[in-house]
Amino acid sequence: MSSSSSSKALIKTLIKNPTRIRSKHQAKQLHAQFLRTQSLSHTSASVVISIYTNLKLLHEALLLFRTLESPPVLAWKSVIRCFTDQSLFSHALSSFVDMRASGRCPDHNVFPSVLKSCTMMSDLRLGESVHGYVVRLGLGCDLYTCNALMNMYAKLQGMGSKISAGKVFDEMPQRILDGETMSNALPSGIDSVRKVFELMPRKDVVSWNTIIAGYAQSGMYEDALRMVREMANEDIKPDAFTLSSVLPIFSEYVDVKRGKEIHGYVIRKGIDADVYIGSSLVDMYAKSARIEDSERVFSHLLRRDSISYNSLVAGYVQNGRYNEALKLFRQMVTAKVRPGPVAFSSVLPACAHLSTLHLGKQLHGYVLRGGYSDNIFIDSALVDMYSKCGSIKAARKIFDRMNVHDEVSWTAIIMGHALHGHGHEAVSLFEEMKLQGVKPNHVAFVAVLTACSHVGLVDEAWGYFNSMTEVYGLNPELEHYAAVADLLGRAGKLEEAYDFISNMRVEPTGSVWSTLLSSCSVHKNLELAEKVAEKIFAVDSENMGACVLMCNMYASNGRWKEMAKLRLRMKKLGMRKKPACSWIEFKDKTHGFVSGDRSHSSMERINEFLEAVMEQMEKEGYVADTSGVLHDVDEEHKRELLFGHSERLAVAFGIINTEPGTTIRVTKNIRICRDCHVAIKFISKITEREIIVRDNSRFHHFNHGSCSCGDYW
DNA sequence: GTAGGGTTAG
Repeated sequence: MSSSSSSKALIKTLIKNPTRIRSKHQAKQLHAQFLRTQSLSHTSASVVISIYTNLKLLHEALLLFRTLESPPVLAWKSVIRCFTDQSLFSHALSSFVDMRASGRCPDHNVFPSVLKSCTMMSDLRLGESVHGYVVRLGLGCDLYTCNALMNMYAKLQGMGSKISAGKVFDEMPQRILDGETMSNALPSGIDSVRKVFELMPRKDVVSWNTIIAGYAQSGMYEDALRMVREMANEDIKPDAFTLSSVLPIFSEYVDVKRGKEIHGYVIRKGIDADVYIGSSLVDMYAKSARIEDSERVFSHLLRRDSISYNSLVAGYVQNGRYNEALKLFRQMVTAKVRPGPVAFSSVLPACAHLSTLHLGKQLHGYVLRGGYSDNIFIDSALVDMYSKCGSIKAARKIFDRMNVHDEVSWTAIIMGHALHGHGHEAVSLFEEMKLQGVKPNHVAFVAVLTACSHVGLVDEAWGYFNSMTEVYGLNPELEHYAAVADLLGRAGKLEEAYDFISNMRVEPTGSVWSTLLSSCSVHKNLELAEKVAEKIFAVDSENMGACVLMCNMYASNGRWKEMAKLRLRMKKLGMRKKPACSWIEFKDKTHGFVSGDRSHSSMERINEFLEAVMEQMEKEGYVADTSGVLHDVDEEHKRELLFGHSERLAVAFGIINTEPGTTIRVTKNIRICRDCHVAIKFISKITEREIIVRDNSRFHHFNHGSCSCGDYW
């Protein structure tokens, strides 16, 4: 008796305070009490449903919901909110449609969820009609609904259907639009955001944050910053959301000064350990080349998610610290933080730069297992990684399997073929890209010009270079001039290259002149080389590459006096020749060889091999070309020096440690030496191996005694 | 109802 009346009392108090129910157990008890003490009315069932959904107990809520013949608004609203909470957006939307079909009229509580679902489903058309409905219900002033509307228009920019985006505003009484004329131009997403914002009678910090994020993500940085100032004028204080929208703007502007001001503000507000702020700060410092500051911010984070890690990984890559990037990626995996898809597109370029095929392959495996295939960012990075790691075939396979190609993936494969000496293939891919309606950008032109340069397609290159301005309205930048200058130089048109560089519309840098200098060296034109070197030293008096090249040229011309003078100058400036080194991967480890260094544990076997193969080479007609040896020593000594060249040591190491027929992949930090190029051709023939050498400008595929570059390099 | 990191060049 008394138990029944006390439970009725309990139900009453609980219904008045549904938030007091905090556990699944309590909710189920209440549900049971209802069933025991009275038949469950539609109203009380709705209350129980809303309690279930507040606890995110979707399953329980749905079981009860489905017993109702004509669910009241509260029941509908609860279920729709819960679907949205659980990311079941299409269910949320179809429930909303069903609710309207059943004749129930939604109230303001439900629209934020519905609009979020439209946003997440990228369904702008439905979202717009919901907007119209909101206006007709007179709910166009609801704070939460308007915030959700702004978010939707901001996120779904460029999703098409711009026509109806204007419609909603057309339906409003003209005076609400504040006399503003609806121009014939259809409003873009951000215009819709602005209009919703302006019509809001009351705005809170979320409203400001939403429009600021909208401007920031549309690249309208100044508008975003203006809004931050305006919000401060309205006495609304920027919070973590505001600032993590603003910081990326300063990354983009490479404005550490203002970034640091925010950093200070954030510390004073005690929100510097926020993960969002943290990753924005890491990124901001990294983009401003202050990677140590990025590391410091990262180390102070209390919690690190995959994005915090990836901000620093990406930062390392942007600053050329590839090994550290890989190390941190491993730390992330060890810390059981699951890398998201973005992490792969950040870390793969590190493998590409380091030419570490085995790591790249491991990452590729990870991508496949993680189900991240079909991501255009990752696929483009994979194409690039495989081609930079020497496997153009694997790169092409991935490229061909991609469903869509954008200018980045096209550029990656074009550059890949260019670097592997397939200039004609690269050019025809470039044409194919244009045929498919993908507009080449600056980088694509760098790629196609590089392709032309590596195979000597002078006329084609001129055509492309001119089409940049004439057809695509792109101003040639330093890289394009450099590529053309390089092309002319390689083709032996040294004077033409000299004039071209002298008349560039961009101030030539030391590196542009340097490519010509190395062409002068290849084509043995000392006179022009001296003129070019002067140009280089005028802008960069400590250009070591130029010093070394000039020393080489003086040496090979027997101009020992000039050479000595230059040597002395290098010594005075404290310049030391960068040692030539080559790497090869073996058993998942990288083995490095420095020219003339005999410290590797396999050196004895390497020498044995080289001596044996040398004997065979000489029988087949190899004559050492000692002209490239800079040192002023006798012929015999010169030959010994060539013998110890790093690329030769690495190739030998690869051959003696692998099964017959295995492809040998070697990476060298500077250009491959002329004599080694000849020698490795012989070695490929004698040992019947494919040998791939990546030097600092391209790949050489040696096979059956010849090289893919056709000796044009 | 609001926020952060990514691919192609040299």
